[in-house]
Amino acid sequence: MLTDSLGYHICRVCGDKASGFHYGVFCCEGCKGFFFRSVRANKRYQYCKRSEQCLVLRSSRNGCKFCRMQRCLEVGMSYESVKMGRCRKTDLSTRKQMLTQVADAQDELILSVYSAYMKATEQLNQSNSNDTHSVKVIEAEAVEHTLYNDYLPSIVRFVALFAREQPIFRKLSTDSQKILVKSAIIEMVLLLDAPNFDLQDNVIIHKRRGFSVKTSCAGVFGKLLADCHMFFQRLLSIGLIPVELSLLIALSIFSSDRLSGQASQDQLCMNETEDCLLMALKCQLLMNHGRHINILPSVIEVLCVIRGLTTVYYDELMSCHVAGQLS
Amino acid sequence: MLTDSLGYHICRVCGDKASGFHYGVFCCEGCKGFFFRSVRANKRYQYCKRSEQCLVLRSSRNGCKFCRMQRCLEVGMSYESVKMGRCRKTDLSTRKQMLTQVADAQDELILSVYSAYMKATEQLNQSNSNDTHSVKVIEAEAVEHTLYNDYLPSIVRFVALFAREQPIFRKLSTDSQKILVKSAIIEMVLLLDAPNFDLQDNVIIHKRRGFSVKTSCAGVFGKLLADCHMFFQRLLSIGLIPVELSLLIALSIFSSDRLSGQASQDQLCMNETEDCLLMALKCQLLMNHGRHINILPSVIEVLCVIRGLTTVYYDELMSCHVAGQLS
DNA sequence: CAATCAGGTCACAAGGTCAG
DNA sequence: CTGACCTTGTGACCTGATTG
Ligand SMILES: [Zn+2]
Ligand SMILES: [Zn+2]
Ligand SMILES: [Zn+2]
Ligand SMILES: [Zn+2]
Repeated sequence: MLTDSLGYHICRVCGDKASGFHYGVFCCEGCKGFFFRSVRANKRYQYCKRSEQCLVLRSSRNGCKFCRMQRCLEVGMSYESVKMGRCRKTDLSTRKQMLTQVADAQDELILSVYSAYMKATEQLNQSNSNDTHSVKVIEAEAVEHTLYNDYLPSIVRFVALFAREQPIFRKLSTDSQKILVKSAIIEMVLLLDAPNFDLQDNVIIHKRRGFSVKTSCAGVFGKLLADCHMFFQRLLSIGLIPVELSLLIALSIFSSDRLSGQASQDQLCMNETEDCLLMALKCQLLMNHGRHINILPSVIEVLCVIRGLTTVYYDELMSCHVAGQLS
Repeated sequence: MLTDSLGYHICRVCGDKASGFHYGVFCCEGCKGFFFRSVRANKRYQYCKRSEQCLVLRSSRNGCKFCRMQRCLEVGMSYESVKMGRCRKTDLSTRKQMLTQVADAQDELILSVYSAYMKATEQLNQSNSNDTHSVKVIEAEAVEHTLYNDYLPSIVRFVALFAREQPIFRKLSTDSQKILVKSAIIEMVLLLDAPNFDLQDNVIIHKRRGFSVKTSCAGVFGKLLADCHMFFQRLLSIGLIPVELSLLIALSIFSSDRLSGQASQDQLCMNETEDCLLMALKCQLLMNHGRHINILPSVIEVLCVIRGLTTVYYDELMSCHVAGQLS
């Protein structure tokens, strides 16, 4: 059943509390009304200011009619599916108020994380496309140069930009901030570039940047990527959508256990943030992957795997990486 | 509910009649439009001539965009926190006209009282800082000298300056004016210096002027301050903001019952002023302390307590005080 | 019956309008 | 630029039809 942690149905369109099964999906009164009005008036919402990428959440659902309608159709609302059978509610007597304050705060968090992800991704794509024209370099030395002077710094910039967009991150001490950014480099490579790395005949190719790494001779990085090939397949098979990936990235960066030497205030702060992020991710996964209810464990497993890989390769990678390049 | 005495919602930003719940707070059409335009145009109001302290009232709200925007944000207006559709429970059927004339007059009164308070406070702080360097005097006689020749006269100057700034006060007979100023001395000590008096080991210390008074031997004043320690705590716990304190001070000074022997014209005039001040204070308390609706009774109680203390100590204090120092 | 949902209702808010 | 007024929705409740 598509229920949130409190046991209530949530709207597949916006994540608000669902009032029942309307036009073929569980949704809230708002989305029900919106869909009904749109269909009846035969509305065509043609324009979206943000390239049809708006997140549709309780607090943002009225921001873009186009994306709201798109989302309605995506999750399967249809005027014809009205005749489909009714749905019995399992739970009926307990009619508690859902904590809208919590919901609002969660919306805010998701929106903030997602917009930071979009911003940082845009910047990253620019540096990707800048390098697209460069010839493929196979020689070990040139590859190392590309890796340590182009590729990894661009990842670090991504992490730094993404993190700094989160108010909670800016509240941490400078030391804590640096630790979190540096520690997340490997995990970002794995999460961000899973679709871009390809393995062919023991050579790992980055499709968009046009560099290749021989698994046998490219040092730490070659070993790491060789290890990860299976991981990439698994991650991609989950089929996370951008919002979910952005939350996963945030969870990976904002890790309280990396601040064990820092102020306990920072640790507590991160701990709380982790909790909120996990709740938000859970809620999003429920909304977006109703059919496969067991998706959260897979995502948690992904987190564990990349943490493990970081533990194994971090020190070795850092010793190669010029520390001064960290901004 | 944030309603004024007539049962209407008031604008949390400027105190005008609120037209509804906009961008997360009850506010008027003007503030709604102002906030909307500011956010949409991404305006940054950088400069305020009056050190960012402007009172934002119906009649003054267009005087300083910076402070109006600041106030909007202070009371929690947010472009993201829009909540559409019908409200869950609210019912306000009684809809009458609010008397804008009354509102205008009230604004004028508040602005006048507040600016007089700021002016008089500034003068008082100067005399405070002049004395800060002086050594602490513990001997009873020297304390008495400080009290009666420095401290109380500065309070009298405060009251006189504050009162003379009010047009209504200048219309009173000279006798009435003198009575009001003299009668308010004790109340001013209590209202103005509540944050400055500290009790330690039966010694009362004035933090900013640097004199101390032994509760056991400093005559009337010592007894008075010893009595007031609890009162100070209570007053401070209410957390009045400067505008509110200025209105409370005005209410304390402009008391019609002190003019019982004077011209009935003066009495009527003060009576009306008291009414207006009380309405204005009530309105301000509603605007500024929405969460604690029971704040007005506490403030009224404060007024009663200081009147009571004046009754008890006034004659005794006056017999010590050299009458000639009254200007 | 009670439970459920399509469709209606209408108080209410966002954002536009335009004289002042 | 301001704000009273207006237009265009929005969504918490209602209503009545349908189902077991
Ligand atoms: Zn919804
Ligand atoms: Zn959109
Ligand atoms: Zn206002
Ligand atoms: Zn100002």
